[in-house]
Amino acid sequence: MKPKMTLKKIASELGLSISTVSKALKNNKDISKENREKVQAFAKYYNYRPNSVALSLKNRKTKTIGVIIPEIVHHYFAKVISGIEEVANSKEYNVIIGVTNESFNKEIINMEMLIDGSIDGFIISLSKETLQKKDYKHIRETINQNIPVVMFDRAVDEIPCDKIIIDDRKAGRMAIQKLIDEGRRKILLLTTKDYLSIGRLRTEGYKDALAANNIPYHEDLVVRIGELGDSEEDQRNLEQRINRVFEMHPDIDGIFGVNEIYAVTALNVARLRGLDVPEQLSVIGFSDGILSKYARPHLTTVSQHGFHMGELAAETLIYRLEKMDKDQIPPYTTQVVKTNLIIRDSTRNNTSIEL
Amino acid sequence: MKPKMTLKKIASELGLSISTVSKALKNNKDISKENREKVQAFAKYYNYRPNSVALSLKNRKTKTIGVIIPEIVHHYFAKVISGIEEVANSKEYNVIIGVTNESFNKEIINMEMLIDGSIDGFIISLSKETLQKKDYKHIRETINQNIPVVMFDRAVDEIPCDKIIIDDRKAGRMAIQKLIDEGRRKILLLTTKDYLSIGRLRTEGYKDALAANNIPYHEDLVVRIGELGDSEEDQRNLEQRINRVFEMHPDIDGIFGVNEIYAVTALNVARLRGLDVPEQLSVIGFSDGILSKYARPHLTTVSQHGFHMGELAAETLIYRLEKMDKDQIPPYTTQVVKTNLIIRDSTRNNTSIEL
DNA sequence: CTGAAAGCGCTAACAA
DNA sequence: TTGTTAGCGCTTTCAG
Repeated sequence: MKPKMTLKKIASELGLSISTVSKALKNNKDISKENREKVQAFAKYYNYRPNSVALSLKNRKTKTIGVIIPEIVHHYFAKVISGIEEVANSKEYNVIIGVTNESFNKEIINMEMLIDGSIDGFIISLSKETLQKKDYKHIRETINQNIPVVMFDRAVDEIPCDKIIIDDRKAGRMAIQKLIDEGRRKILLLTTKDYLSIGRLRTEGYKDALAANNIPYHEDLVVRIGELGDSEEDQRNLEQRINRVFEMHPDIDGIFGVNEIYAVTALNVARLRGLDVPEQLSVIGFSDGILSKYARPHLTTVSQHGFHMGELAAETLIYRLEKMDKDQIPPYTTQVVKTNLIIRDSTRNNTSIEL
Repeated sequence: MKPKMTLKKIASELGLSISTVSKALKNNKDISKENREKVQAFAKYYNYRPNSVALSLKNRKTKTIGVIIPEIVHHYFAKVISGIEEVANSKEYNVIIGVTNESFNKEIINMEMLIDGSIDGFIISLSKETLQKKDYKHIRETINQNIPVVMFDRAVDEIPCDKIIIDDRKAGRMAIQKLIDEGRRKILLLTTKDYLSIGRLRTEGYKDALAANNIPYHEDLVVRIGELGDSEEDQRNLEQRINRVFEMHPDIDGIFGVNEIYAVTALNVARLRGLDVPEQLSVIGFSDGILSKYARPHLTTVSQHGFHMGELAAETLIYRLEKMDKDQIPPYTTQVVKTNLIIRDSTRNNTSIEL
């Protein structure tokens, strides 16, 4: 077992002082060429690597980013993390992940655990519970402590900080417009409870599109679905609920689900009822997850570009961090990522529409 | 903006020495009750949190775990991370993630980036490329530097360390046995190239089961699939390949896919060919991913228990870490996680079999 | 050209 | 009961 090399050991081994060694390793011209070479060779041979903890302490920055997300077993969030990782890695940053499981308390605990100097900044998507409570003290305090926060996807207006979002309302509107363009008139919306802004905004988009096309809005055709667990039971409940809507309104000819699960479930229910998709019924989902690709027929979706959002979030945070190093404070930005419709087989025609 | 509190500031603010403050915060009886209370109140008020970097430097341990995985946008790995997170969090450890994208070089870079004192130990699932090259120098060196490594899922015999695996061979055998028990005789195996031990072992299990039931082995019925990208094209190629096997062998009555994608793809191909699943054909997949649940019919699978494997990996690593703290070195263990068959609708009967 | 010293924030042994 | 000191590993200023 090789013991860990340190400047001190190299110094004593070579009969030099620590500072000489430190400089030699940096190839500082102050040091004689001879000594530089000797030290560098020695260091290389023993595989010396400066201790990052010591560096962090000295530099008062850790070069690590804390990422707080509601869920990790979730295609979208996994994609986002991927994007963050990629950018972070390329800039020599590490990424620490904290998972909140949609819980307000876990969000706080996770953040507090990292706010002790472990990280330089946060990238966060707020938990559902936090959004419900509308309690953002912990975020505000973090920012007050001079730790920058970048919000993505689930961002809130109340907090001034960098944000990476998509235009959910517009995305919803365009999805519905697509259905209308296909001739659909009785469109079922499967959405979340309203405290989730993404659900609320996509619902707004739904209304917008109907209004723009003079199609009356029916409260009956909007199903607001609550927490959906992993259980078979929750799943079956959802199916039944959709089934009931179909019984009341057998002439539904379009479905928009604000996430993949809703859309795929509806797709399956419809087909079990003997409906031909996309002949009698078109279905559009949200998210670029894997379910859509493997569903039969393949599901047309509004893509979310999770990977790109992750990249942007990381770039934005690191940009701010590096500016702060030079005592500059860039203004906060809100970046809206374009969504687009990925046309697959659950809708009729074949063009990809830029939203 | 509140400036960060430190012992030093508290000390000078309160006219005490740093060490007095430090002890007072620990409620050390050495310090007068009066001062203890004063200090604690002050610290609480200013939300003092000891700087973790300084602590890490002092204690020569970071209480963070490095997790190196091939992919994060992958249900199984996401589950594993979840499990790791859960255990790590409960023991006050942080988790740093490094993604290799199945690349040998990225694996090395990722590990080197963390081996500089950033983490206390690794949990790793080797990249495909590493497995192909059979080059484990970096792992060996890590262990030699006294940084413990726990391998999961993709472990190799060549390296002595803690391992969390499943008995892939047995799992494969039992899946096939299930098909045979249903009366299936002509069973298609969709597996990976042999350098991936999981594919190879599951293939062995396939052969085992055939042999045990005196069913002749046909090389034709074993399809070894190479790298499968995210692209539509790769996907279509796979479909075509499966289709071709069906053309040669229209009487296939069972399919076992060593992962979810293979199985779901085969299921879809079979149904498009007009085969009734599970009447004419049974399909079993591997993995407890989300595709299986939403496939129609719902796919029977061998569950992998990713979450539990993550928990075990984290527990095992932390256990060793804490022992090492007391200068003890526990023997290496290999823990085999039981798999079980989750019977859904792509096979005939209805019992859950313990493997 | 080289090295001593201070300091990043904290703990702990020891002195007062 | 409190404070001084040394040290974790490193960088950097400044004196030699």
